[in-house]
Amino acid sequence: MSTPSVHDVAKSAGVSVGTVSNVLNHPHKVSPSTVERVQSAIETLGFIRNDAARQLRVGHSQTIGLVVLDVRNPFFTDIARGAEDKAAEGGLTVTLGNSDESIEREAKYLDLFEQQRVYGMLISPYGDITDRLESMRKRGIPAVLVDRESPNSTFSSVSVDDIVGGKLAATHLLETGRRRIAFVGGPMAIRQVSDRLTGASGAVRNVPGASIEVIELDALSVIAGRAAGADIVARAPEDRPDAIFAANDLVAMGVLQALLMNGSSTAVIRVPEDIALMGYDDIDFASAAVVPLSSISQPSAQMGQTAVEILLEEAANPDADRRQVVFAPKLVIRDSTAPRTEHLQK
Amino acid sequence: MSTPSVHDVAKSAGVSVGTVSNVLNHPHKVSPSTVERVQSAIETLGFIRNDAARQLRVGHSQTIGLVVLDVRNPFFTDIARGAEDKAAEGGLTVTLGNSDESIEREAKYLDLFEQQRVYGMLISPYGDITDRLESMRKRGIPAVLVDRESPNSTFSSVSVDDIVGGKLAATHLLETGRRRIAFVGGPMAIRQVSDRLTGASGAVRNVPGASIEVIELDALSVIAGRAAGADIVARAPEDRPDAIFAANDLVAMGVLQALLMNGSSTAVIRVPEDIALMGYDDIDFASAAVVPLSSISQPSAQMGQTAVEILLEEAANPDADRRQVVFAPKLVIRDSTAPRTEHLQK
DNA sequence: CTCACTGAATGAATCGTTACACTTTTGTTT
DNA sequence: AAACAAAAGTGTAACGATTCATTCAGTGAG
Repeated sequence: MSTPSVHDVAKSAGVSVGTVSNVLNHPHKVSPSTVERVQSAIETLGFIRNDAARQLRVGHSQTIGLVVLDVRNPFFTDIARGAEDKAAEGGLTVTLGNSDESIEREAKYLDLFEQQRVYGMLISPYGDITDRLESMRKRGIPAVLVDRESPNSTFSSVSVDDIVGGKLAATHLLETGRRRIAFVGGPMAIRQVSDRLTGASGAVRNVPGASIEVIELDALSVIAGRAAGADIVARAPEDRPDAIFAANDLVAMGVLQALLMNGSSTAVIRVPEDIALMGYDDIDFASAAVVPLSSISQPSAQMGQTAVEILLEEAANPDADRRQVVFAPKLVIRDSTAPRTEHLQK
Repeated sequence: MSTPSVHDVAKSAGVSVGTVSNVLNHPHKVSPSTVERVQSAIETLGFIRNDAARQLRVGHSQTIGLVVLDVRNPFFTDIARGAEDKAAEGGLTVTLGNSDESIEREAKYLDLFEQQRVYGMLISPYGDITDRLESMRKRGIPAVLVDRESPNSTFSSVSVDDIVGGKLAATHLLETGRRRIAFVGGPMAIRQVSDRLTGASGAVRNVPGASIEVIELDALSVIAGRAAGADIVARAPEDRPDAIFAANDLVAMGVLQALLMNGSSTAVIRVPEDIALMGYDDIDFASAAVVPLSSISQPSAQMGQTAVEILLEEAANPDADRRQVVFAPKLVIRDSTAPRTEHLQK
């Protein structure tokens, strides 16, 4: 009736429990004929190993905990995919937690994963959790930061240089003739956001006559972007920027929707003719947007893979040097930032 | 150095392990003063309960396993969100598995979740797994089907009537004057896909002179959609359909990209003027597409919530009657299916 | 003063697996 | 044929939390 255990399998195969366990974990230590006998017993009884018991004995689970800022952002699901694939090679599983840019939720997942004695943690941190991660490490749970560098190199990390990315984006806008740039994103507490702004500001400062204004959001979502876009639409035309750099693609898509919405009396704003628009992350949907979106692409799946690789190394050798892997972002040009001249020529 | 256990807490607080456990699980059985003493011991030692040990004793975990067909499809992450929220109310967690429309991966996740002795399963099935689920139920793991009705009501389910949805979509296309509809989707083994086709075919049959052709895909992805779209573009104009009904929004977005791609020599195809396009699921991005996409919306988050509710009931009372909750789909009209006449008038 | 009762606390048994020290079998070498 | 080594298999002690029968102390009734 209830689930059979190793004991039942042992009895049925006429061997000891130790042998059953060996068949499960170290088959090479068991003679081929016994392996087969045990396996057929497992088959007929429908034995399924109790992970909790295994974990209790071994001390940690076969699961890697991954906490991301937003599951709805394809950038993070891509990272998760990469991590999953790499983890599977080592017989590990990845479970995904969504902090949703909330300190409480983030803490909740850290608790949960520590209760589960996960094999290791991958986390794209929101709050300041280095102390917490440090105490987890003391207890044998290594962690690798994702999409964020470790403040003082106490943890390994896999990230993309967001300052360079921001610079890349702004430079491109400036090169296509734009001078009044609006940066839309937030909260600034998220390092990625502030870095992108820093990079963009730097580029703007190098060009005489160029300026950048900041429209701060409380979340990086389509909705928040739409609201910011609506604000811009509501302005007098001469107060509007001629380019918008959104902190990520979701925000950009929201902004885009707002700009193109056929407001009742408002004149239509054209993208890129009136306002150019840049996103960030280069998610799949960016190329399928109303106006295909220029963006900054990041090797998301590869980041996930690399993060797991580092985690595995660190689990095997806790005293290894921490590594900071920084990937380079890439500019992807699409219609939303087509140079003005090109359009005038038409 | 290593993680403290209930024993350490007990010693530090000067009570027995049983009492510590009671503070954790049945605080009302313990005098307030002791509760406080134990809790401060927990605090100072940094005790974190070992979930594996708890699980082993209790027999099952505090986690609900959710297997979806595609994590990258926002429809499913929305369901996951709804499920998570409801589960959290009952102190449960949801872990997400991605079967990715693969029998092997689906089986792998069923194994994994059974090894973990999950509290219950929510699954959007791909292969025929009723036997498997049935044996899990015998062992105390209830399951609720998501987005798919149970073949012979052996399981509770939460779904949307896809036949009605398909009919809604096709009827709308027919009402806007289209007569040669192409259904793009697959694999047909996925019930949702075949149901949507069935509904659409029924609607077409009622209109004299209308026809429907089927372009079968091997996956419901943007990529697969793009390939199908390219095939249509490659046809002679007179062989092209005047409307396309895609089995979901991702496919529709792929098709859309292919249709609008400025092929070298090919004449541009306009949407909706030359070909109207309908998606399914009404994901956030549908409204942000190149041409805002008409679609069929489903109450995804609510589906997740309801599924968890049913699961909790069934866990509490395994012999309760199975319930089949069917939500109604809704037609969402956007530009991609604007009637021809309207456009001709312009 | 004793008995019955209640609330609080105890501690051993238990869950299913794995590791490990140990015994038995098999095979090889002299 | 003896001696030894390697291979195969055994059985039991953990792992850490929860449960539950039991003990204990205190209260009030008779």
